[in-house]
Amino acid sequence: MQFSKLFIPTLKESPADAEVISHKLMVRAGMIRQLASGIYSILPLGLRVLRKVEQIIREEMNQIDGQEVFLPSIQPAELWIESKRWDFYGKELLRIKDRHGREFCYGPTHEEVITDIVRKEVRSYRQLPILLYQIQTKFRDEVRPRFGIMRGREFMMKDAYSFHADEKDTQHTYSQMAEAYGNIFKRCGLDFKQVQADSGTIGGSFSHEFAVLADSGEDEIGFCDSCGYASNLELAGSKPPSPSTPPATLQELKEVETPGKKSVEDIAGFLNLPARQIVKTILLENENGLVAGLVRGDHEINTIKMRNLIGCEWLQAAGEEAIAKHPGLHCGYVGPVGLDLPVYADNEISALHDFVTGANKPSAHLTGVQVKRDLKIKQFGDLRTVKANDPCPHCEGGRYQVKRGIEVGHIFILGTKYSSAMKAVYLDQQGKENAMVMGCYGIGVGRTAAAAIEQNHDDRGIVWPRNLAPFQVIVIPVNYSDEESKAACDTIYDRLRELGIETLLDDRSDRLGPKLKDADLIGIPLQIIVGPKNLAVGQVEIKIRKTNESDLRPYPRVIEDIPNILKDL
RNA sequence: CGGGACGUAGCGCAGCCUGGUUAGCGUACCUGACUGGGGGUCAGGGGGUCGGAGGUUCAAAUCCUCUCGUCCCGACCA
Repeated sequence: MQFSKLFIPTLKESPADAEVISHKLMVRAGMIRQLASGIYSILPLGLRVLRKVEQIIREEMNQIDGQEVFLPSIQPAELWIESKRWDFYGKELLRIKDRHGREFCYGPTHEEVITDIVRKEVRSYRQLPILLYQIQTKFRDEVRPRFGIMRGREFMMKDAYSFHADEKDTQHTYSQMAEAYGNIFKRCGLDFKQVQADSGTIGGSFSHEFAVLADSGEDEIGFCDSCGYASNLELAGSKPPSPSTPPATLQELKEVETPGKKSVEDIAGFLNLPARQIVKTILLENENGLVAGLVRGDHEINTIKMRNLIGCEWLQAAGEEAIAKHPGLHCGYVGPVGLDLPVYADNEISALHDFVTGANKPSAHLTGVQVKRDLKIKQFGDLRTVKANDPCPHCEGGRYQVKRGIEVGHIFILGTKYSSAMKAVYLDQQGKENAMVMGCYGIGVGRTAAAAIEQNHDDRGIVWPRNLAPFQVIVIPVNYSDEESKAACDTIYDRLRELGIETLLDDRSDRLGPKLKDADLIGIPLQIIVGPKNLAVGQVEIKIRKTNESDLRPYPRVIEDIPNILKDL
């Protein structure tokens, strides 16, 4: 393409409303423009990059026998009512009505639609498994969209769904999918980790997330520096405590006055004890009412782990209202002794002796508390969020590291959640009817491109990984009105295109400076700079965007070397 | 949903507190000339319902009320 004919509105300055680097650079490089909060237009240069990501995804999906489909973005409410998600999905689901007043939603995901298709067409185990995918625009009415295309409301997503006769076959596809995802993100030039994850509102039993490591990421990833275990921090397992030997004599339960000492820090300071000798009692609320969670004072409770332990639908910090309704709860002085609520305790609590808790009366705490003697624990479990340097639960001596990550892909084994609700069944060899077992697998296309920028940029702009670059080569004449320069540029440009290399020719009448700035900004991996002085001695300059290294090569011989130079980038 | 900030030319901003010529700066844009190896120089030029509505006032970008939009922090969330 000739630069003068391409719509690439680059900007010198960053837009005022952009915060993260990928957002700033995508706007500056003329890839995207905002239309409304979380809604973006994709401009030619941006689309070229998204298409690259899509193509890589298609190739890897087809490789594992995925078949591409294209499903409607507007979906009737009935399907969502059937899966129970019309209510459950909440405000994030954009609901719309047609002229007859019939209810629809703009699809945030497509489990319902795909399950509806498959249940209508598939009858026999002989037709299974089946793996379908699409690349399509989704809409989720996020509370707070942010970071440009990284967390938009409308966004491009690859979603795949698989249907199986049994769990084992599902797992087979799941691991193939995990491998395909690995290939995709590798080909996109990303530094990522496959981590264990919670399955959230999608439901299901088993799930991994593909996280691109970057400081701007919204997820926290815990991974072991020794055995390679990696998990979203919301799920990362902690090592159970080694059994502790109790002191020879256990303290008696004793009430102490602690007026105004509500936080762990206050009490630790007041009683001159380490925070680990204090037990926090956290009040939470689920569909069945209030529950209490116990963690050590130096730990943080993890509501996702606790929700999974209890096996409830949802779990969140108890509201003031719910607390007020329950007599005997005093904020800052709540404790498990004699507490008339289901109490769940973190494993670490079992190793404690002589600890401190709230006394369930204003301005008082209890010391000398013992688990066995004083507490009624409904269930012990892993309830705390791990921290950097905590021991790894899966190996000896390994320690957790914690880094931030961008979730670019997520794979789930759904089980029969949707197939049961929507009666997607097949007949097995015995002629018996069974619910199909499902998996679902998503990749944020735009988010992947944005993540690539987060990991590949410098102070001059984007440094595209070769496979995502909108063009591989940009030919930059110092002065395109110089006839010999023009002739050389045109020759290089034509020949590279014959070689199948996507090439951009900067035929604009600007001086060299702005052209170089733009080339750096939009991140084309290889720049060929053609000027009269070098050309007079039969040379052109080859410059690598990433390293900023340049050297002079003989013209026109260099043209035939370009494919090899590109291979090494 | 709670807290905070902002809205003035395509983009980035000043002016507002303390109301008063024709609303300004940088950049981008148009014309011409020069220039030609990292956003060049000179000259001339076009572009604004000061987010919107209402109010106060002789007079509102500026003060007041409402409203819409956008961003940030938190909660929430693939």
